[in-house]
Amino acid sequence: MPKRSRKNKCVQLEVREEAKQKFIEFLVKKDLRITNQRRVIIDTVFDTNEHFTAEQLLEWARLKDSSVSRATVYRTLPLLTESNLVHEMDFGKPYKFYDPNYSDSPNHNHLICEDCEKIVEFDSEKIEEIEQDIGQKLGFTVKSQNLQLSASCDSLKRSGACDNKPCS
Amino acid sequence: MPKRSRKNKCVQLEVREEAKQKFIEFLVKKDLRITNQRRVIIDTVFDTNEHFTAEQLLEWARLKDSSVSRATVYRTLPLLTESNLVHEMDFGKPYKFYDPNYSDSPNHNHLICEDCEKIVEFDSEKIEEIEQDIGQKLGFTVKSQNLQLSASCDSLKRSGACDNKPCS
DNA sequence: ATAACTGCAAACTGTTTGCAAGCGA
DNA sequence: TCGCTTGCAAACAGTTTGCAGTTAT
Repeated sequence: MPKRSRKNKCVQLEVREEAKQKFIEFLVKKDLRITNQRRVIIDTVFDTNEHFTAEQLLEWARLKDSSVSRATVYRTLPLLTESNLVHEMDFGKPYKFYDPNYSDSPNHNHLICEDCEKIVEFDSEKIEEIEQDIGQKLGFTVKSQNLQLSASCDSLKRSGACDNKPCS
Repeated sequence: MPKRSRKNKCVQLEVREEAKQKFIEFLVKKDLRITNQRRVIIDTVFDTNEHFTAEQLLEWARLKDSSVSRATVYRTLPLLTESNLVHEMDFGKPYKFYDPNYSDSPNHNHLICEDCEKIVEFDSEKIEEIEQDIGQKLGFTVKSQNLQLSASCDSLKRSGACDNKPCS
């Protein structure tokens, strides 16, 4: 369905520009300054669909402005997650992953392909129900949920090639 | 329900002894040696219900045998997870948690209390349904699921004290 | 005997931080 | 100007590893 695909891309572009704007407002509200380095980092974060690590973000940002330092990247990431525009994730690797699609759909979860390590996002309303159920039973107020599925790729098994692409 | 509780404890004790035995068989099968330090670590791991960190395991093991070193603990943990008797978990903290109840119920999930860091286990059949659903939709065969809930403690809010105990 | 195992301490990796200089509001 | 921000490098925390001596089989 190529039509839907194009529409999604268009919607995503809007969402991204909106996210940049929201983050700038977030900085202003907190009396923080919009420096050039921060602008470059923001552009880098919201111009990609992909999940990234701190090191990848540094590398990408430096392509746009080589003066961006590791320290600034590490100091900006907590601001991005605090603003709820980016989501921090742990997949059991020694470094963290960051998800720039978070404000688009804050309740999405992730499936990791064991074959190609691709991360695929999905939504399920049922999870939210379960979440509240469990919390009530155990005496907690659930703040956030995180469902990670590890899976093997059906197309790999059939055709010998793993053709999954996240968000495309 | 005290009866059920006592029965559970009894069952758990059996499971634990069985787990120790299984791990020893695992070592033998891999031509690895059953040293005194490993024995102490195994006893420590399977004599607790609690989820622990590497550092906690070291501390507890040293109470039984002060010669156990940090290096040996860190070298034994991968063996324990490889044997599928212990489950490694990531809660977004800078250190990993280990779950000695894994072989007992490999499909349980976890809720972590933001207030006291207690980890509570729970089971939900509904998750397995969702899991298969999602997998089919995306073209994957789901191998394992991992649902983590972050929550705040209701009893803390009410009484000012957090009295949750996992598995008790 | 001999290969696996140990403790120690140094190394490693991802992340954080103190500092003096720089720059946005 | 004021004080938030920056890059740098050193510090930090959890984990891993090289080594020389030890121990299970």
